[in-house]
Amino acid sequence: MSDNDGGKAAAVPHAGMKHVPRQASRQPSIKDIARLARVSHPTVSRALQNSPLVNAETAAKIRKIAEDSGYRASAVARGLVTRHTRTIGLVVTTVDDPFASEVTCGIEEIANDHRYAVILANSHADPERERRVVQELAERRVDGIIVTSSRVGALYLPLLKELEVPIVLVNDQYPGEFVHSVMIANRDGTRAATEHLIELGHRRIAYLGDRGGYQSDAERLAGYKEALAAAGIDFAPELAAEGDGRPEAAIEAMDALLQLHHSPTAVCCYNDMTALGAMRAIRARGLRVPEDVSVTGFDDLFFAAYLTPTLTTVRQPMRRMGQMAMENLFKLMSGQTSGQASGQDSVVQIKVAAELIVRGSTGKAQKHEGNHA
Amino acid sequence: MSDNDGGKAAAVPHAGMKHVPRQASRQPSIKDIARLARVSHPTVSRALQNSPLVNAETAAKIRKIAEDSGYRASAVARGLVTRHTRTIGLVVTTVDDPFASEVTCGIEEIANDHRYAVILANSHADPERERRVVQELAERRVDGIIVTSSRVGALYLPLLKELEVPIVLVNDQYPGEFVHSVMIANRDGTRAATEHLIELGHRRIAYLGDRGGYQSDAERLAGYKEALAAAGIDFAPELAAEGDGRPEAAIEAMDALLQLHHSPTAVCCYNDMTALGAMRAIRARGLRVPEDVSVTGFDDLFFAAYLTPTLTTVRQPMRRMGQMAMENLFKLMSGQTSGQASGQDSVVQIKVAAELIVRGSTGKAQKHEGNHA
DNA sequence: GCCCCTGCTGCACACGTGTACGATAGCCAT
DNA sequence: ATGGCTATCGTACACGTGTGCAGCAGGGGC
Repeated sequence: MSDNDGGKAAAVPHAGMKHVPRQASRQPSIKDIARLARVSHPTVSRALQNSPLVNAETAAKIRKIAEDSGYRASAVARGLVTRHTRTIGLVVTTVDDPFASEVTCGIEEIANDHRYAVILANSHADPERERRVVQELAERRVDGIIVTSSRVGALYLPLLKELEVPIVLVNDQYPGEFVHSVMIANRDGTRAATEHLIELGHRRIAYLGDRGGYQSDAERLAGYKEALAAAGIDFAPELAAEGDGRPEAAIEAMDALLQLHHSPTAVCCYNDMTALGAMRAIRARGLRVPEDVSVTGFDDLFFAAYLTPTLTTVRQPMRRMGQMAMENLFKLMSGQTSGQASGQDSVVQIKVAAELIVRGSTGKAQKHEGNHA
Repeated sequence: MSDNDGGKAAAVPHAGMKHVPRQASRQPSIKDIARLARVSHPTVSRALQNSPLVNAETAAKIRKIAEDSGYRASAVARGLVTRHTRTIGLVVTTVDDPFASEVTCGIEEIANDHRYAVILANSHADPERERRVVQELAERRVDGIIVTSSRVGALYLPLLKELEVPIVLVNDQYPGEFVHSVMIANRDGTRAATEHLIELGHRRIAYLGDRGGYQSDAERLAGYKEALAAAGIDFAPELAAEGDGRPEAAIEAMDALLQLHHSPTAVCCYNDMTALGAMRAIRARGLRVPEDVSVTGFDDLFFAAYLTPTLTTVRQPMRRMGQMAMENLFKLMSGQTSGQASGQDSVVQIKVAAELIVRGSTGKAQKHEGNHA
């Protein structure tokens, strides 16, 4: 009786609303379909979920009607009752960073396979803003969160309890270890790159880092130092310079290195963007890569193989890392719904191997430069 | 057992003050706050919206309690009643395309300023998939949609009525014009680039396009032809080659051009990625850029200024275009809620000017090559 | 004493969907 | 004829929030 039919068209005497908004045919609801099919709305719901509880031909009829009327069940209403939104939040420093793009791509890929949506948010590497966007994601009741290059890291531990949302970190930049994370083997990477340079005869090797205070920078610097120590080369503090992970700042830093009385014959860069600037600075002084100065990068961004010379770098399987983060998040999410205890410690910290890709930007140290010491 | 025992408490008619289900501490709801503050839940709702309807100190007390208990209003429940989700959908071909990244960045920027969330979806330049993700976005009841490099374009016109969701296109790739779009002046861009080459004395100028069948490729080819015609140079079909917008395919296509009996002294590329491959192919044959062959790109991606030589290209203000698309989407969305008639034709098609950036990859045509004809 | 107005609050909805539970009809075994 | 089972389908919730409207206290004007 109180079917509460949306059919205001029916001449109900009490429809005395002034100015019936006419509402311009808004999206059909499940009740509209139910009315058209002359069934109750739960039957429609079940039919569209392919539930075995509804008669086969009834279900077919309902599906036909739903199809014809362009009905699409509201994910927001469904989310309200099922208590999960099939949505995850992704926090990156900024999307136009090639590293973040690649990771995002891997995440989106896996998420889409499972019909999950991805909400994108930029942190701009600002801890305050990172916290804010994570809160906003929680407000939207995402089922899980992935944060890349987090500046907050371990601070998520309390938040994790408060928000009740699984979180996976990719390349956490906060000193200390978080519960669930996917990280690249930073130290191994730069150690391999530096060893490669040493093997080529270099002794004066600079490290061009990132002044942002990232954990990855500290680890990469450590790997560089390890390789030096293993080869019996003293670490020279004046050869440790700092950019900001972008080419522009790297130009200045590299130029300063080249002005040193005893300038380096090789430079191990924090990442490929930094290497881009370093190479430019080297050329600006009329020097050649790799004949005068060898350069290594980190990441293996797509352009590394297309530079002149091609860039020797440490490959980071960025897309794969995104995929792994998403896969782990799925495990955590399913573990959370099925039972409290299960899946809690199934995945924790994953360390991905870094691979040195030798290309054209590194070469044998010049004799006279080596002796110059 | 079912963890849905929250219903039990509500079913009990006595306003149960004790035996709060405890419920494994799921997110607090507005009713929890109301109980703590000894008010009704609508009062909490109004207090948190800073409604002038609630007493100032009552509101302060409520906000205090909400703050302390870490309460965050559910955006999904709110979305259900208010009928808008403060969320927009963004469809790109693939996020790791630098062009898409930049546009995305501009969109996210503006969206975030207005506290809107962005759902990211990849179309992989597949029309079928593009339609699917747009449908899924509609299912999630996004307030608006932006599609970059759409393969479907004008087909959105009917969908627009069905979905009742404003759509803005960025660089629509479907022949024909859509209602709301932001596009770059493709023809002007390549015309300027080609004129620049002609001015440098080049006569044998190739066009290295994209076989994907994009509208932008057709327009850029047209601009190239226009410049040739204006200079009285016949268009040579064998000089129109095709890649796929990525460096790898461009290498092959460029190599074929260089093997022509009468090979070009300059090449106008569809985009910077194509130029990257073209330059590599040129060098692979022992030729120099720009001394032997001049190269122009399109987009002005971040690496263009860091290549060797630096790349002469047509700048596309990608981030700005993203911002414009988002700004227009906001106008459309507000126009839709406020009234049917308003804002309908406020914004339509915006054409953004392309700017030629002359750098090092273009130079004067060699005399002997010009005479080689 | 009555009325109206203002300031504040609670009641009762509504949003669109999912799901536990009851109801009905048909069928079969007893 | 009775009871029980199966196959369907409808009824009544619930999810968490926003909002129109009624209600209620207090104050001021008559």
